[in-house]
Amino acid sequence: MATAGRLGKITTSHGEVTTPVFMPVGTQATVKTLSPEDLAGLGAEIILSNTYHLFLRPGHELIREFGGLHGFMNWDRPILTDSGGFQVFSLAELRKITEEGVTFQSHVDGGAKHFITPEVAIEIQEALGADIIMAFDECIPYPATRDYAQESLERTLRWARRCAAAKKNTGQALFGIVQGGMYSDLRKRSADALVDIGFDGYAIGGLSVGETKPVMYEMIEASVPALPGDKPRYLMGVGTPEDLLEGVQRGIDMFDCVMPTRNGRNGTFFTSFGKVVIRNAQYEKDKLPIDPECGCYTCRNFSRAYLKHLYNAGEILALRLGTIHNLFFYLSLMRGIRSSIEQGRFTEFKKEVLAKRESINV
RNA sequence: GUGGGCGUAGCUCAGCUGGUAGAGCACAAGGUUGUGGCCCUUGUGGCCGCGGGUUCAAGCCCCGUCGCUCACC
Repeated sequence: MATAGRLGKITTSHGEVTTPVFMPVGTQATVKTLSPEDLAGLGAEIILSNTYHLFLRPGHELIREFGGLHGFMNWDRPILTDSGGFQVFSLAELRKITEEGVTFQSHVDGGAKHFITPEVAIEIQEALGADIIMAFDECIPYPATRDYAQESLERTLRWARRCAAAKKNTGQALFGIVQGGMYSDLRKRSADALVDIGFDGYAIGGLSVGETKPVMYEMIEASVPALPGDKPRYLMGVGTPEDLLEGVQRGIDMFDCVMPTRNGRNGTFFTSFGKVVIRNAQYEKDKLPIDPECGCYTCRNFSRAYLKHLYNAGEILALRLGTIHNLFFYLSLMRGIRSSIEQGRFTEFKKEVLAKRESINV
C-alpha cells in the first residue's frame, strides 16, 4: 500500500495532541480504576468521555458547575466527548429514532424517557466542556440493508448540519461522522457531504460492529480520500493493535477503543508476542511478568502467578494492574508508530510488530 | 430421650404418580472494538450418605444404620 501514515498535531486550549494517537475511554468521567495521575504517567495525551452517560448521571448542568469535565474529574489535558450516537446502536432496544432526534428509555433512572436531538447533544457537550465534541449520529447495526444504510446516513447528515448550526462560539472543535454502512459509495457520499458542511475534523463511525476486517479496511479506504488532508481523521471505537497499525497505514490519526481497558479488567492482556489470558491454568506458578519486554508498573513488579491469583480471587487490584498494563501497551505502540513515521520506516515497523505477534508462543 | 425434616457435582440446591440425573456458582478453554467491573459460547465434573429389601426397573417405595438440623421433654 502506498500510504504509510502521517504525523500531526492537534492544538487545544488544554494542550497539544500528537498524532497518530490512542484515546483511552473514560465514559463515566473516569478511565475505570485509574487516577488522572496514573493516566498522565502512562502517557495518555487525550481521553474520551460520553455525552449520553454523563447527561443521565450526574447531569451536564452539575458538571458545568464544577468547571466542566476538566474541573469535575481533575484532568487538565484534552478531552473528546462522544455524542451519544453509539448508544443509538448499543442501547437499540431502549430507543426510538425519528427525524427530530432519538428518544431513550433510561437504563439508570427507572425507565424515564429522554429526548436527545442534535441540538441537545451539542448543548450537553458545551456544558461538559470537552476540547473536541462530536456531531450526533446514528451508528447502524451490521448487517444493514443498503436502503436503511442510505436512509440513516442522509438523516445523520441532516443532523450534522443542525449540529454545526447549533454550535456556539465556545472554542471547542466539532467533528462530523462518516456513516454509510458497509457500502463504499455511501461512505464516499457521506464524507463528501460532511466536507461540504465543513468540520474541524472528521470521524469514521459505524465500523467494528461485526463485519470482517477486510470489509472494515475497505470502508476506511472508501472514506479517507474524500477527507481533507489538513484535518484530523478519527476512526471511532477501533480497535485491536493490528487495527491501529492498519488504520494508521490508511491515514487515520485518532483512535479510541474500550478493548485495552475492558480486557484489562477481565484478565486478557496485550503483549508484544500476542494475547495472554492470565486466568489460564498454565500461569499458576509462572514467575515471569506478563510481558518480559514491557516496562509498565505491573510488569516491573508482579508475576503472572500473582496476577492470576488476583483475578481468580476477584481482587480489585487485579483490574487496576491489568488496565495499567494494557494501556501502557497501547500507548507505547502509538509512540512506536509515531517515531517510526518520523524515521520514515513505518512500513517496516508494522511488519516487525505483526511478525513478532505471530512468531512466539507463550 | 421422643417426634419431624434433610443428606444428589467442589458449593447452594432442582428432580412431577418409580423408567440408570439437572441448574446456578466455582473450575477449564474461547470470545469481547465510540464500556454497566459486565456479558456470550463451549467443556470437565455425581456407584444420588452407607447396607439390605420390594420391583422387569429405585435418587424416588420399605427396613436398618450413620451424620446434620429443628421442635418438645
